[in-house]
Amino acid sequence: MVNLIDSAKTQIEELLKRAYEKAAEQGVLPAGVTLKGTVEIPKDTSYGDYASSAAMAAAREARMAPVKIAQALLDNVDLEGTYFASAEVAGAGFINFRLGPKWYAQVISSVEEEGADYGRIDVGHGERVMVEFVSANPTGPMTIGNARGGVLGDTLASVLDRAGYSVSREFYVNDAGNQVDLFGRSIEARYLQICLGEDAVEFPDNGYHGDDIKELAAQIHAEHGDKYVSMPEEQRRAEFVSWALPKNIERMKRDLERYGIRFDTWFLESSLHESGAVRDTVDMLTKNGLTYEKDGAVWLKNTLLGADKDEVLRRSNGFYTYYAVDIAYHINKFAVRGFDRVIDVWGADHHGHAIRFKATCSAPCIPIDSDKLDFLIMQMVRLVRDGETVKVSKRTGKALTLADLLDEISVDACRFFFNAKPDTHLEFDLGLAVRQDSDNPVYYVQYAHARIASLLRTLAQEGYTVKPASQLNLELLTDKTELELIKEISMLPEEIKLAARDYDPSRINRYVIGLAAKFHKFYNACRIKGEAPELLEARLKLAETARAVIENSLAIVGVSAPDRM
RNA sequence: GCGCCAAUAGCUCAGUUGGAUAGAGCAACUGCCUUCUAAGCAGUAGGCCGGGGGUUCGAGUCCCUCUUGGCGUGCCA
Repeated sequence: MVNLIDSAKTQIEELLKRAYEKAAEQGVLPAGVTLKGTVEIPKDTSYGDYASSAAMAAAREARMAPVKIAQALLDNVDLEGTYFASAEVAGAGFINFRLGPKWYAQVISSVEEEGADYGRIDVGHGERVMVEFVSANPTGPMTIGNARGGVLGDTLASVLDRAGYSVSREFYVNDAGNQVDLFGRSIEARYLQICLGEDAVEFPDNGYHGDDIKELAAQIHAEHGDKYVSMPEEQRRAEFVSWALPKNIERMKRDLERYGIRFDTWFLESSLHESGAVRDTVDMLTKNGLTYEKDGAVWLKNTLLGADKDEVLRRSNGFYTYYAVDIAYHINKFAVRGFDRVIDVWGADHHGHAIRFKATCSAPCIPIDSDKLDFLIMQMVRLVRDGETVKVSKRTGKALTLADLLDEISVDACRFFFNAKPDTHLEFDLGLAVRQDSDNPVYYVQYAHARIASLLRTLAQEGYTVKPASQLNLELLTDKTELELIKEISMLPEEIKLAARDYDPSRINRYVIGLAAKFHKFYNACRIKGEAPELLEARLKLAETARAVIENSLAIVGVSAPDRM
């Protein structure tokens, strides 16, 4: 639970605060100025390990040149007993601090103490968070379109878990409504085509053209023959749906499991209809004067709540719209099940809905704190093959399924690849994907892990095992690459903090690539085998520490950490 | 029309919530394995950060505007 980055930063802030007070007492600096400015990690390490901009930020208020303020502060800073070995004034008034051996040794010790929990922090304080993601229509198999949301949602949930939230993963199953009705009609049409011939039955407008529908129909026919031809169509469709839907849901579960994703809850939309929650929600909105009737439909006065348009809640045919159901569903998440925070992971094609829906949730009569409802909107994945965009549509049946994708690419590569920054478009080159071997950065990271594992095996044969930090002289680790590696190791808790704050799990990808790079540099610069025992053991410890943190980080992304490659 | 997201090296993308000389990977070129995994490392080359204004000690980052691209604006979900 130790964030050594935060510790170092607050230490600097306190050091400077005390220094300012001392300087003010001496009359070197004007009294009564509160230090602002930030402590940062400079990009260029020649500027030290941490830099404070406090002197520049105080320049205006103190009516002094930044460099002079910085110098006055530095003159009064006492580094005795701190993490820092030295400090200096540089540039326009930065105060740069350099870490000392004590800090580096402590990083290694804390990884050892915390083990698999290293990186775990507590910014969440056990707050109950639901991450709802994928939630693909069960009318067909999961597609590549779901691949990105699956990884982002799952990884975000992992990040939040490590940030101290109590996380629940949820899949919302649209097992009611229009799409399902259409699903039933599509199977029915394919079934009747088998029984009566292709031309005897017209395929419904907007029906699902995929082969999976044909397969379902063929299965029904194989098992039951023409039995359903004479059945009333309403009953026939109902039977087809209640047979096929669970089948599809099981298939999605299998595909997701293979993808390394397991949900805590599969929430059925139909349960909201059966319990009367949807009807009650619309009635409640009506009682509160938020609805009106037009053309036989019930509308929500969403413009009144700040949205750009009103929404239909109940269609003129008596069916509730997804919008009404969504309100009931989110009331269920917050008020019924008591989640403190809800994050919906949606594709960019739903961002308009997200904005309007948030406006709806701000209605006083709806028991939802709309500030606690967040959306992770991810931009679309553009599929490219031979330099051309591939059109994907479930309806027309041209979709490439998740299962197909995983047949071609390893789960590791797939998960790593799709864990990209949510708000940028992702280009997925199918041709490239097939031959994504060593080009994929995931292998760069895994290679580092395997390399260390191999190193540990080799040295174990010579009788060297990894000792506890307390028995080692870690201050022997003074090479630049060693110190850089340790600094990178220390960053994991900070990365988790930022990834959780920004809902950006892709930070972990970038972090672990950086960590692997720092290890490879160290490995090339410093030998371990054959060195004097004391140095050898310190370096071995460092390598093992790096390995553990790589493993930790990859676990967040759901990627394996192989011992051999 | 209005709304959301984006635009950074030839390509794919970073840029730590405004900091010092804008960074990686791929592709190109040059080196490094009789010693711990070369799926690696070191180096060279590659940039009006889409254009134009503004805010301040300081802008790739914040504000305005324009251009380009993606998505949305259904009694579909």
